[in-house]
Amino acid sequence: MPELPEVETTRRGIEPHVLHRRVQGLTLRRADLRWPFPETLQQLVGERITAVERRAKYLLLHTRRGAALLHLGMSGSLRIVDTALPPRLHDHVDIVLDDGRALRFNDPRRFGALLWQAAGEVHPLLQALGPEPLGPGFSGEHLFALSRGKRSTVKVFLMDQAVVVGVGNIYAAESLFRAGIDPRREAGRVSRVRYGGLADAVRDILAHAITRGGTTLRDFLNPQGEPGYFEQELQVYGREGLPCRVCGTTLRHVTLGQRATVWCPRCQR
DNA sequence: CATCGGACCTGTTAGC
DNA sequence: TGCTAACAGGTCCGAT
Repeated sequence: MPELPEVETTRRGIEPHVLHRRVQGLTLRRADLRWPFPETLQQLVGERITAVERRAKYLLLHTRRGAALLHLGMSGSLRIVDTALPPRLHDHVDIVLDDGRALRFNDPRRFGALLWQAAGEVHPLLQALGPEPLGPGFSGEHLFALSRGKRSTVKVFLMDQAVVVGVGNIYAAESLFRAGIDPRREAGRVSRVRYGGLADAVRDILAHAITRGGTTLRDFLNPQGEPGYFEQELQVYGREGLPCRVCGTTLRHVTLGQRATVWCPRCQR
């Protein structure tokens, strides 16, 4: 479900409700999601949440002793609920707060994660990540430098979280369309100038999608239960066989890196 | 090393 | 209407 804009929308949605609250308890209705919940996660209980951070597609609930590290996987979502509200199917975890409410983690496919990062440490999962696309470390020059000699396609390259974080299947397709680059093109054979355009496209599209509350295709809702509105602005994702909104050419489909890819054969070269 | 494919799961939808 | 197969927003890990 969530790429960077949806995770950031989730972060903004929960922050006012969990920041400065004390964690009163942890309800684990199963032993694992993608990985087992670690024993160390119990350190969260009794601590006050001092910051709610997003890094890549991870969320971190910081406390004095460390941080709860969450990933929503493909189908995860967070809601703020009254503790008395009975859990629904796939409501696997409650982080119970000191105001009678809880942060409730639902994840049907269970590709998500809930782990613990000790204070002063960086969790191994966060160590090999590339720069934030909306931060200062991301640029066309960065993409150009990392792509030299790369034989994989530019779309697979752009979705590599070691290159730049947060860009998943939707926003990779949309960014390449905006930049006019054929997603099948070899990453090492895209020019410096065109990577400049691609970096601009990634930044603009992600920032704009955040203002729209993310993309809701089937089930993404923010913590208040509202959908995102960027879906209405998608140019290529999910539009295989439909006319390009710019030139009218029928959009084509190809599978790259085992992911559905749609592009305009006229606008993207 | 870089690259590729499989694996992890359930729910929804397209197709017969 | 019912059954089955394909596909879905992610990403780790092992094989090549």
